Amino acid sequence: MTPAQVQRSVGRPREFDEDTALEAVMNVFWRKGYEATSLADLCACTGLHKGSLYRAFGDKHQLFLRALRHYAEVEFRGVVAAASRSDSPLANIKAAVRKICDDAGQDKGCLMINSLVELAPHDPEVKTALKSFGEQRLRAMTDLIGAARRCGEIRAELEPHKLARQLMMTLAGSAAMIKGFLSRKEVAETLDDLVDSWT
Amino acid sequence: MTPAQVQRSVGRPREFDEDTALEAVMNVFWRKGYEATSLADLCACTGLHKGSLYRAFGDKHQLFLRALRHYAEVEFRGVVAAASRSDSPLANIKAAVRKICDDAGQDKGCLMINSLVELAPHDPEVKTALKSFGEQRLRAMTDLIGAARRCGEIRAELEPHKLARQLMMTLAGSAAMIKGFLSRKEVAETLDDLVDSWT
DNA sequence: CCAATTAGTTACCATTTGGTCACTAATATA
DNA sequence: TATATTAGTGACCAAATGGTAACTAATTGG
Repeated sequence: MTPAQVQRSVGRPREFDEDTALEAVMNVFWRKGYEATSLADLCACTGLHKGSLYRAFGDKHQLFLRALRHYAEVEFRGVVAAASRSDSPLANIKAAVRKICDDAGQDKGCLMINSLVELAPHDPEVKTALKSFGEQRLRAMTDLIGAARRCGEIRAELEPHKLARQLMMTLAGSAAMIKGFLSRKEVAETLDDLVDSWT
Repeated sequence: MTPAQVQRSVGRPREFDEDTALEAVMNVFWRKGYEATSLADLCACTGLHKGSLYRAFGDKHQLFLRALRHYAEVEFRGVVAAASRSDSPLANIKAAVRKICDDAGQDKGCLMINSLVELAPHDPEVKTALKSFGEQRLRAMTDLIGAARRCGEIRAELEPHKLARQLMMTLAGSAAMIKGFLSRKEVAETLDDLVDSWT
């Protein structure tokens, strides 16, 4: 909660930590979606007044984009970390999938998928951001799968870029289904089945 | 556009067709989502006044539920029809998948998945409805896959209920991804790959 | 033809929405 | 210490929100 920003050389200093506020905002957008979240909600979760929010982040839409980028960064770092612990690429793939599944909570899903569904068709900025996050993840998955295939953990006749797309689509489906149709256990089983079918 | 309802025995007759209005409403909810759709939008797309909408369907939420049920019915009938044309269960599965994919348009996705993501965690009625629609589809898929397996079109060691869940999750992913991350062609390819991997 | 009933229309309503602005408070530099 | 600069506060705003009610217009059954 201590302001961790660089101190602006002049003027009154911030009384809140920008990252802490962003994290709070991100969680509300994650749980409620963009339209269903009001400025009042954002003030409540950060403890800030409208004026402060606007001064620090701009309007609701800009604030949402910052929260979305923050989510994508944190999430990606977490998954990469989870996928870097083993010497076996396949084990790393499974760890990444499990991490992504865990991040979705009981019914929170994934902020990127939530936003893709709610906003992408009508919001070019959100769509562009999500495309770039998605491509980053698709590349990382393809690399990981390629490595697993090279060391014989995945059948040689399977094409990494196809498997990566398959996995991404199934993960997107997980994020949707966990919001009310399947339990986390069922989702996790299905994801395991998919990866196991590659060996 | 001609009123097709049963004539109420007494009172002034409807000047609009309930199903036509419902179809229009459904399309707006489908494209814009629940929160982003205003009563003004619903009046505009139906040509009706608020009062008439309230009298005929109740409030926004009840109207949405009617539209959602209407969507589920129409969509299911369409898919079942598409999956009943061939003698080969596998061909029927592929036809069903193609139909579902086509229904999603360029970036409209699926109203059920849209609603699952936007509303299910906070709206028990929507969640319950979607669960029942989903289970209906899961049963149908399992049956279809079981039939294909019995006649040797799908490998015997694969379990129909697992494949059905796999397919459902991938279809959910399709509906999300098509909203801005993947093209319909990429989605269709990925779905084909999945089903082909079962033979 | 009259009463009951249902539908369409309009004006209206309180609340909430995202957003702004004038004012005060705190800090760094000169 | 004065000034410039930035931050926090609370009042304020127009517009849009979902929803209602009073009134008029068609119908059917008695």
